[in-house]
Amino acid sequence: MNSFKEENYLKAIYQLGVIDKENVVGATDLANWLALKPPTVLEKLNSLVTKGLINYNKTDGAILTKKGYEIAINIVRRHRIWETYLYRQLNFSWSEVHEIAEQLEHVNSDKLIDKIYSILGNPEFDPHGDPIPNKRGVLPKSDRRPLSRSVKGCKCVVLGVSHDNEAFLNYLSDLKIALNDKLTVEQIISYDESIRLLNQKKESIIISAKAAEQLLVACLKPNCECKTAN
Amino acid sequence: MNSFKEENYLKAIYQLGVIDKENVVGATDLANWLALKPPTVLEKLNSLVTKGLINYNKTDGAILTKKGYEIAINIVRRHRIWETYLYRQLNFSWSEVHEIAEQLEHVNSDKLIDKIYSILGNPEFDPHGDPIPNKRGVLPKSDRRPLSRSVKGCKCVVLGVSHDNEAFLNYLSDLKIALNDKLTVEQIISYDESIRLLNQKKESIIISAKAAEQLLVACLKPNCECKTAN
DNA sequence: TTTTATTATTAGGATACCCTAACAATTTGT
DNA sequence: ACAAATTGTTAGGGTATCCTAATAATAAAA
Repeated sequence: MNSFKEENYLKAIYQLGVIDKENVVGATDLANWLALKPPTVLEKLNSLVTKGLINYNKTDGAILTKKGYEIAINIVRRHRIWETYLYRQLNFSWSEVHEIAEQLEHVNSDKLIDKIYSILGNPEFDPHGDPIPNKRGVLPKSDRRPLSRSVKGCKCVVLGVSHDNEAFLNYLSDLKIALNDKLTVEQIISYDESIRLLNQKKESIIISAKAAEQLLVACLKPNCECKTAN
Repeated sequence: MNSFKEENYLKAIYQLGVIDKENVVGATDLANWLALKPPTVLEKLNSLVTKGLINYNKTDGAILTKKGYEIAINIVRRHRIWETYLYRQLNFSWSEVHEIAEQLEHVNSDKLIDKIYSILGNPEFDPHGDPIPNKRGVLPKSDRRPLSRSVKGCKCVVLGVSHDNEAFLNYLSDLKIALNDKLTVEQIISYDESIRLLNQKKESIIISAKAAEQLLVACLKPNCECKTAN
């Protein structure tokens, strides 16, 4: 909890690095992201360099070292696990979970995180569909993603569910959705974010937004728009 | 989460005030309690005075104002609710809960606390038998206490349970313990902290440590040692 | 290519927290 | 009552964060 600030810097560097894959993470970007001024950020960046948590220079910007990455990915992990816990176990809405998780992610207890992660059934994605790194900091394979992150027209294959849950598996079998089924997204109903699908027998299936978050798929078309849309 | 330090000072002033009812809460006491040096504490005390959260002078020491008390009791409330949640819902042991609750108590979300408090069934005491202030900061009536806080020989009357829980009520009826029963503590079994009681019919009852925490009683003897022992 | 706009960086200052050293004020014990 | 021990306070520093203002370095645009 003392490393609050430091953790937030490392997380920000990680996040900006992911968003801006080609671009460098500069001091000004970070300052805007963290609602601080460039000199403040620069000062901290220098101290992070001294601690061996990042490398920094004008041309490449800030890049996490192995040590810095491990801290950053762990904060991301905690954040996404708490978001999932708040959403699924404590009935918070999507819009509420982020702010509370911003605080909870800094609570330093591996045992606590392990416990709630296990209660949730070791999910691979949080309620927003973002991947949850495992304990070793490894993200679930990236072309595997929740169905909820689809665009209209996408043809995809069912690869699994985001976490263990018998009720959900029963729901799927009621909808006649099984592993390796190939589905086409016919319509995304904006009212409640539910999705209308077509299965291989050309049958129409409507799946709820909640279920779509838990159902993991992969696009079948090589250049599917889903990849660029998310 | 920014008021981390401030919250800890106010909590400490509250706690030392409770422990040392007749004595003043001096700068040195606080420094020892918080593992800081007196000048550091004094500096902060002055700032708390400026903010109107405490009154302070050499002879009376630090005394919380209404505003300061409200913050302090709220932190105590959060701490005890989290301890209870960690113990009961996440299966942490007594010895583990305190340290984690020290961090969680500073997470600022009334909705989160309300939620877990309600999931727990609005308990009046935490796993250590400490009273949980209600939302308005009022502590449960103090002569009502968990049976677990008894000394050998104590004669007491059953007043209720610390929180709603059907399984527990069934357990009590199995043991033939009912509201307003008068019980005598015959023995506290040090091995597992379970308690051997005698009811009015001179029947011997053994109650587990866990149940003893949830069963609320009041001493019948005016000068019962329970009061001074806790 | 030169002017303009955008970063990066340095200088200097403010506040929050913590500390040691030195001294003042109070108790305490005898 | 008076020396000894225990607080309370002031003075003076140190580090971490954060800021504004000014300057250097770069990139973008005309």
